[in-house]
Amino acid sequence: MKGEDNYKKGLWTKEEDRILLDYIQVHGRGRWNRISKITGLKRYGKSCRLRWMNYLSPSVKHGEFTEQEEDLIIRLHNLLGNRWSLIAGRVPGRTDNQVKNHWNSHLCKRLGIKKKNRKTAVTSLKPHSTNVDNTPKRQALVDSISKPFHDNNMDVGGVTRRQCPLSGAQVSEEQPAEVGWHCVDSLWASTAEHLRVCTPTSIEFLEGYYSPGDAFWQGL
DNA sequence: AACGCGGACAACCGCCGCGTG
DNA sequence: CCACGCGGCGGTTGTCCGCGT
Repeated sequence: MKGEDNYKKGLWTKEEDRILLDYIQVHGRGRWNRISKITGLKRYGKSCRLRWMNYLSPSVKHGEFTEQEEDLIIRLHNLLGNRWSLIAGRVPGRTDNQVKNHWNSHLCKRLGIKKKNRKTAVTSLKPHSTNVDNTPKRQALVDSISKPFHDNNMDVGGVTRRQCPLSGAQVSEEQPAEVGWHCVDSLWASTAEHLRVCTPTSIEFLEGYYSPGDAFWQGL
């Protein structure tokens, strides 16, 4: 590695953040590799993307995880394994990096989960891992969940619109954060009792969301 | 006050899949 | 069909900071 170190690594400065935000305001997201050429920012495109996705994006929620978020993460991890992007996609406002860090530093410890050795950990995240229950029914659940909350977003006139996967209600990013969370709150309001009394299996967790006659279960 | 340690979080690395020419 | 660029993903590492000694 020599010669390509015109690019900076490490923590971002406020000035770099400002340059990146200015660029995105003008050009929008994407084409990250062009940022350094256009703005003179000495950062790799991937670094810019990561900074935006994990920190600068207005849709990213900062601050401590709530008990509801933690509970949701634990259950989704039980279902999906270390597929952090899928889990994060179901925890509005949280990124895969946030979820992963929080899991490794807090939840792992709290649940008394020991980290696997590297080789096991790597294989565990593969889709056909033996570490995860891959029965057809569960796989169908994973596939259905793989359509993340964030993927329901639609950019309409610069305003990102969200559709709650459960209620179908749409909320706008321009609206106060509480509005977006109302959608999530309704999710929890409808399942809070179930969460208290159910066993911790993922199937039962999802059975709380989908009624027995729901089309969701057809073909499973 | 100085030092070491560990926790929390930001950022990087390497791999992979997908779209495009 | 293939090569290439780009973006996404998960594991890992780096950095900062608080706390105990």
